[in-house]
Amino acid sequence: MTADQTERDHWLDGETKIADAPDKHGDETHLWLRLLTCTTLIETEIRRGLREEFDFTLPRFDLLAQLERAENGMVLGEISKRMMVSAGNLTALVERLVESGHITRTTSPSDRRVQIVTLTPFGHSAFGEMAERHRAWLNNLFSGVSAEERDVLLAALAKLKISVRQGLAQER
Amino acid sequence: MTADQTERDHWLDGETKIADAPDKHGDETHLWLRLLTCTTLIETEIRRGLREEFDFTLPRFDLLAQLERAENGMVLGEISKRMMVSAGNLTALVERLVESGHITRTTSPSDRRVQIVTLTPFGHSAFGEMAERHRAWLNNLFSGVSAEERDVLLAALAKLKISVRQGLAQER
DNA sequence: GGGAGAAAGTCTAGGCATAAAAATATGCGT
DNA sequence: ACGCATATTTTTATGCCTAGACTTTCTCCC
Repeated sequence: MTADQTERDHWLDGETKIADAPDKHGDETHLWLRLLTCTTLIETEIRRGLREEFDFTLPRFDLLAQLERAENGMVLGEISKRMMVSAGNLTALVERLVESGHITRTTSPSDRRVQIVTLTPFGHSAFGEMAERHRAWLNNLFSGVSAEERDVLLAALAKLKISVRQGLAQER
Repeated sequence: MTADQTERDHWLDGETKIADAPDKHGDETHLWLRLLTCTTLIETEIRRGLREEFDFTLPRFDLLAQLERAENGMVLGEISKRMMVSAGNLTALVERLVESGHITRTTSPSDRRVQIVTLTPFGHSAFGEMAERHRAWLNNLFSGVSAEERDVLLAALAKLKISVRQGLAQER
């Protein structure tokens, strides 16, 4: 039992880095590490689920999620912006998804620099199944947080996001 | 000006994925994407700073941060747990840090399976410089969030972390 | 039209990350 | 002492990711 637990419980907390530090009021580092820990724990679990249940990766899933919401396909550059990854990264990712039959890629007739990527019917249905499980996983992971607390979190993160974007913008 | 802005502002929001979706009360997916967006924005900025100012990577920095807090070095497995990365990953990471002179690695005399990694004086001072800038970057990115809001966030994330760990534990 | 420059994407080199299997070392029960 | 399970790390096979250089294509201005 204990041996089984260590399998998935084997990670200590990333926060342990500074957990012993004095809990200073307004310590950004502490807050950042806690944020990072939460995100990493959730993300790792989702990656694991996708891999074990669907033999799929998170970047692939994210790309399908983008296309799912675009009626007539998407341009590569647009995908890059929305997924927050470099364009160079997408070349291989798209290539593999084309090979596996989830998407198609065509050169735009009006501008031959542009590559248009669209979901195939197979890709659409595959995404549907995965998205359903994805929601269930999140539901489970968030089940210990009440709806009110979620709203608090959502609002607090909204403020943080604005703050971060301002910080990034100012830097120039 | 606009051209300059797009350089660092070029990312749309990852959240845009579902931003148009009905703002259902208690939508875990929405909350998750917002969490992920905040983390990604901050993490990307930190990676950029480390690379541009110190020609360093975040995993390297994180590893030094672990060692900084361990008086007599750390065992590889312990580092793996604390950094939440696989052991196989560390082999190359440690190798490069040894080459660059930031750390040393020795085999434990009492158990020759075990590798003990310690910070060199150079590694210690290098980390100090980077950590100072690291704090400054976070300070900037969080500057739009008041101390009270930070406390709210810290507490909400604490609850989330517990929820996530429970969800992971139950799953068996 | 023709060329400068911008835009879209690809290519290359390098680093980070995992899982799964293998190598090495320890240690315990008998 | 022997053998087998266990613990620690490395190796191997893949995939993700970035930056920076490069190619192709388009646009705009002359």
